[in-house]
Amino acid sequence: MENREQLLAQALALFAARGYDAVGVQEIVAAAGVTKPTLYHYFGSKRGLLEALLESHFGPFERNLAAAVTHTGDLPLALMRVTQAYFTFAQTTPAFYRLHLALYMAPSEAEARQVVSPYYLRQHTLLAEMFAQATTQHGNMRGRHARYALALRGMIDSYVLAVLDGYAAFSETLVYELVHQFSHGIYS
Amino acid sequence: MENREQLLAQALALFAARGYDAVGVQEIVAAAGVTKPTLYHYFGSKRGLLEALLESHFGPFERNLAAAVTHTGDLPLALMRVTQAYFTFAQTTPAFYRLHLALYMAPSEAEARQVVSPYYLRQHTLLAEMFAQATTQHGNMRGRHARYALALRGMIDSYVLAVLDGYAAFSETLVYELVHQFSHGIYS
DNA sequence: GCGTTATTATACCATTCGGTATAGAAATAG
DNA sequence: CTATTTCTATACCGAATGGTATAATAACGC
Repeated sequence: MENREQLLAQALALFAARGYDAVGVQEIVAAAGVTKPTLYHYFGSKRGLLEALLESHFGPFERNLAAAVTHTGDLPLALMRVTQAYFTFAQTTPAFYRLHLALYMAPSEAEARQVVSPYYLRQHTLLAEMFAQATTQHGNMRGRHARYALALRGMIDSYVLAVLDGYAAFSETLVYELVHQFSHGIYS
Repeated sequence: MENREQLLAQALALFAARGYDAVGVQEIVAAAGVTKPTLYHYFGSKRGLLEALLESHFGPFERNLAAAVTHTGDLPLALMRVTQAYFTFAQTTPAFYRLHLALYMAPSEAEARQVVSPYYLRQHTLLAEMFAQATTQHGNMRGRHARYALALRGMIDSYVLAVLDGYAAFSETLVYELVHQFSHGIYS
């Protein structure tokens, strides 16, 4: 089982560095110190390897996210939890965050995109439901859940990418500022 | 010169549909109805083709954007102009918008990313300067120009992607709602 | 007319692509 | 100990990769 994890780890590093399509299986197995049949034994195909990679990281994260969006009547608090969850995720495994961003922005016909799509959709649904539950407190939100989820995710990814590119650093302050900006706009 | 434009058009369609790395030059020249030496005559390399493609679309757009950010003492108006400029761009050439999103989110070591990076940086600078000029009117913005530019771009791309994926439609209303949300947050 | 340059096709290059058939180890079950 | 299953290596597959040497053709200035 150790070879399996080596393959996942090296595949993540290579995919994140140069992209899914640009990295060949030969390069992955060489980095992992094994040969091709080993990879095909565990994952069946290059795509299967990608799917396993996504599941291993997104699986646990989605459970975190599901806990973070749990509404307790305090939307501002939930927003902080959610944003913090994404930031922690990106900080813990920056390579994976980069990879999944690249995969999601990839063309819809690209095979890599089809693999991430379900994960993104589930997360979007979780976020939208958080806003939907807040409707009780903020009646004027009605019908805007999806757009709010969209904008929040867009801001988070935009901020995270800036950090990954070295233009900023992760901090509690950054989380607060993002949430504050999202909540009250730029004129306050 | 007609072959040159055919190559650019077909390359855009293919890159946008399946990704830069996944599309071979053979496929491009076949779609354009020419052969490989023609492509290499005009562009020198696959990367050169990508560079020409980006310049041909981003060049004109950056001039539009530069006009849109021109500050006239009315930041809300400038925000509307900027957002509208991006939406119009995405609506006019959706394939190119998809492609450039994919390229920018690609890993920094990926050759495709290096080609888009300068364009994205210039656009970010233009946006940040717009917010900087608004400091006169809104003193509390000081030091936040970069983050505002980041968040605005993130929201725009997030919205545009949703439209390109068929979850929404371009409209004046959508532009207004985006700008309003960006300006005043979700509690208004 | 001529010489020059720009443009294009045929045919080819070495390398790499994702994937596999065969078979040898290694672990496990009985 | 044997039988079976799991795992891994050698060696290979056809197809496609980005790119090019050679040469024919077309367009051009003169």
